[in-house]
Amino acid sequence: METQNASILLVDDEPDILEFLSYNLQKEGYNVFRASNGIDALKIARKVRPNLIILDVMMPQPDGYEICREIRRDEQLKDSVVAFLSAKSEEVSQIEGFKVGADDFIGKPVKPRVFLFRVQALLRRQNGVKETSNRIFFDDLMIDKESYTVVKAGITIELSKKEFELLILLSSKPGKVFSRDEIFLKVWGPEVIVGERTIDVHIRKIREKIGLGNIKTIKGVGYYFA
Amino acid sequence: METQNASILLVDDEPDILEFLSYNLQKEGYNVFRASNGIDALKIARKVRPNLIILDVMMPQPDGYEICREIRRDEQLKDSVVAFLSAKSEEVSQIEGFKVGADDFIGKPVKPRVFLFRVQALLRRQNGVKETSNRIFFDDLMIDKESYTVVKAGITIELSKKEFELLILLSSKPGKVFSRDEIFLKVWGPEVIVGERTIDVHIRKIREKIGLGNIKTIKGVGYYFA
DNA sequence: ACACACTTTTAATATTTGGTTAACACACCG
DNA sequence: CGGTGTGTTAACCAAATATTAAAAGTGTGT
Repeated sequence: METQNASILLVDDEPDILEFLSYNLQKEGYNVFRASNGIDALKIARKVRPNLIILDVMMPQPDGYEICREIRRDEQLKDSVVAFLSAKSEEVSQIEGFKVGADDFIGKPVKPRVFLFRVQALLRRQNGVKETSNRIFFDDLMIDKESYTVVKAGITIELSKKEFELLILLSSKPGKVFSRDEIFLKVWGPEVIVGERTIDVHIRKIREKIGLGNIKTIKGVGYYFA
Repeated sequence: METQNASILLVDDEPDILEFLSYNLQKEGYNVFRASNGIDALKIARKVRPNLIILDVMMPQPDGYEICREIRRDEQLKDSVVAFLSAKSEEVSQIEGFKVGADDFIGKPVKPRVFLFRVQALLRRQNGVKETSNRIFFDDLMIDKESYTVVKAGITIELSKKEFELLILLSSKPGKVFSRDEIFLKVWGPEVIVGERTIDVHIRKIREKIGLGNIKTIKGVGYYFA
């Protein structure tokens, strides 16, 4: 993968988190730079031009939003990929975050695998030749394929991997009816064989989380996203 | 091109050839599935319903011919486009191949450019026979096969499976009168036996949903779409 | 290595809905 | 008028899906 050797700038005022995240990133072969405040962050960013900048929202002085705004203003940095770190409680902050130009939101506490997965996705985006908008919007619903996140009416909803992949599939062609076979094939792959009810259960969980209206059933045919 | 994103099933017991061909196909953006024996091939084919199936003739157990025969027997697969791969020496085999219902013969060794060209041609054929789009328009009516819905004067109407299949049949040849027997055969299949009134009831439901004008009756003959 | 939390799958049960039927109404034609 | 073919309606039934809870599988942190 091209995403190896990428440089990442981590900005957080809590040394533990900085340590934890950079440990995980370095283990994967990324080139990690750290800053514990906004001033240093910008200074380093301008020097290094990192492929990805990860900002903690809650910081003294210039907080994450401020830094991000500054980055977007800076001619040389404005195309950087910026991700925010934040305690998952604060829903409002996400909207604010996207407003100032964030590319992703990662909720704390972070699990290593999820974190690395997202970083990878973000770097892919940066390299990405084509970018067909990885966010899908439907009235009050936003589905972000890269960050495995769904935001419904401003609040973030966590979906498991399978749930998310299923939702992505359905929402990739709103209106199109996906047969069970098609769903099995595209979400589980050709080899895997699981019981029929498995899909129903996942569908149910998704409906439970994002509401009943979005996924509809046509008996004998399949499911579709509306 | 419509032929992009097509799914192709490659079947060969020689891993090298499989690898070589799928590499070339994937490079062109095709969705490639592989199988190294007939059993797997049929299993995958039934799940995936590939647009094109490429079979090596010389394989242990069920050889290419056997697989092709089975495909032609299978109700769901019999309309697939099937191409054979074979060492070009064996001329006899071609006759056998066309007998079992092959659509094309590709001689080994294959050159990538020739191979891709043929694949393209075969996929065009597959699309050509079918409708160019899965939407059918009639003044203020749109029938969308993909979403099992009908849009009438801008508003979306949901149809059940049978209703939709019936409507698809009638609208596939506007003006043509379909006899009851023909409808039974094409919508219900040859085995299923249901009462005469069943059709009427479905016709009624469709009329109820999309309006009375579109489906007309000719007593003693059948129904047609106007 | 263990316990814990979380996801995925299974299995068993309930519920829904679409397809079918049957009974009857209507229309047309000799 | 009867006869034939179609329209209409409501009720039934079976198949498809929904819903649960519990088991099996996964990864994570201690």
